[in-house]
Amino acid sequence: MATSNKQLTSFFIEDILSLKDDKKDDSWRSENNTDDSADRQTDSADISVCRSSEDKTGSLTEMTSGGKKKRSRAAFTHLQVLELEKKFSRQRYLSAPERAHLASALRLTETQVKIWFQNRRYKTKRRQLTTDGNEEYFQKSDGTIVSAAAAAAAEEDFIRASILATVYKSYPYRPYLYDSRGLNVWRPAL
DNA sequence: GGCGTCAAGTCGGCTA
DNA sequence: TAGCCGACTTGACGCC
Repeated sequence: MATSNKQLTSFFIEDILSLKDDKKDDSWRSENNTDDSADRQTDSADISVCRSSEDKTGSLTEMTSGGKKKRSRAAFTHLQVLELEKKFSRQRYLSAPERAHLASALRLTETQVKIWFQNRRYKTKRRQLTTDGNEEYFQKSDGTIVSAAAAAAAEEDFIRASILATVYKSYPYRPYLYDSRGLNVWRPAL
């Protein structure tokens, strides 16, 4: 995957991810990162799984004692999610070349990018639907009628992307980490 | 233990 | 027929 003479992309993420010292990066994540992202993250020494197979998505599985395949859940790095979110905030659908480019930039498989976008679209839609109970509609300045839930979802996506973009710009190499596990705060990666 | 989240699996429909 | 999609479901994981 790594190409020595490959042109740098506009994402910069490729450069970031190739930094040797980003091993501290996932200290906020769970220790047993068992997928291919674990391969990218160099501190996976503690990974105790038997990486017996790799499916088409690039995710790794382990074998249980019964010889049964056990699915492992990939945990994307915050930088990967950040770039995916940024892309998603701009466009909800990717063409094949765009997907390939993004996948290589983030060092993910195209399938992982595709699945991420699928899940992200569905997640957004579901969130929208769940807030449709107390549906309110209003007319935008351009005359179009939108639901309050749709507007809220769009606004949330926009805010989220804005925050991520701001953080990304401010801390291109040592971005703050968003601790969604209880603290709900941004904290320095170091 | 229940619950929420999330990546991946499954299934059926659509399109070129 | 392959590839993509939406709409779920499944399984792993963390939090309370």
